[in-house]
Amino acid sequence: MKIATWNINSIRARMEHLLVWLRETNPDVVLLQETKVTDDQFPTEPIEDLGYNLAVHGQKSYNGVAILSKSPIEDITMGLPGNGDDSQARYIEAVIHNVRVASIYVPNGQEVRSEKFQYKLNFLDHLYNHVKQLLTYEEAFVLGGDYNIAFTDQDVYDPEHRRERILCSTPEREALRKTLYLGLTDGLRAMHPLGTPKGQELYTWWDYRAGSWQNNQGFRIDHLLLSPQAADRLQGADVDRDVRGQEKASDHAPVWCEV
DNA sequence: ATGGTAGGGATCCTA
Repeated sequence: MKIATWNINSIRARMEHLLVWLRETNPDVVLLQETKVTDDQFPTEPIEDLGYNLAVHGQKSYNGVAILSKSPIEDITMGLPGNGDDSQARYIEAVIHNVRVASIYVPNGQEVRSEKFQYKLNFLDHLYNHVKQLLTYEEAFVLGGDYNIAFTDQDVYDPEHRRERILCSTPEREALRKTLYLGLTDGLRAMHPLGTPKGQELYTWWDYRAGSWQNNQGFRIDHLLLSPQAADRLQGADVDRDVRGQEKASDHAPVWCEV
């Protein structure tokens, strides 16, 4: 089962990219973030024509998550449990073929110590509690998404420049590591131990600004986090880096794993 | 410290 996560930065702006990538890479499950569209406006038909079922949780202009799957999608949950009746569409969870999956769009946080940063930490706290609950089921699960956090300095092009700034600060890293250390596996890193050659770093996001892509100034902030039962079956994982180099690309590249 | 780009949709917000 090939499970991919991709922040597409608007489903409507990226529809052709998505369809080409689906045809070329043929994932079984796709976890999308930043669809930026209400559910009634979601362009479902061209995706269904490729044989995918859909579960969408969107809103106008911002955020929005979705699950695409060739197999039936069961037990759909919208919204991060415990996060109240949140107006921000950042979490959708479902069960596919006895594997629980989630598409997660962790708040960016904008600036450390800002109000938005506090919202990010609160979200991560709720995610921690929810993962703790999920682990009690002792099932295979894969939580994919744009976590907006680079776990370590090896996941950042210029860690000194980014020291204690957003995506890299200690409070957000600690908040996400706390969840990881409950017993999850960072799927991509598990398949690519530290020490990748220059130019082949596992970055997943390159800012549109300042020629970040051209200069390979990237970050690894999109992750696939696996439960022990899923990690035991992990066969491979990688970044579809070439996607980022296309015309009118999303600023994120897809990340996938095979379980 | 600033500003660089993109998307949505409204003349600015979010990333």
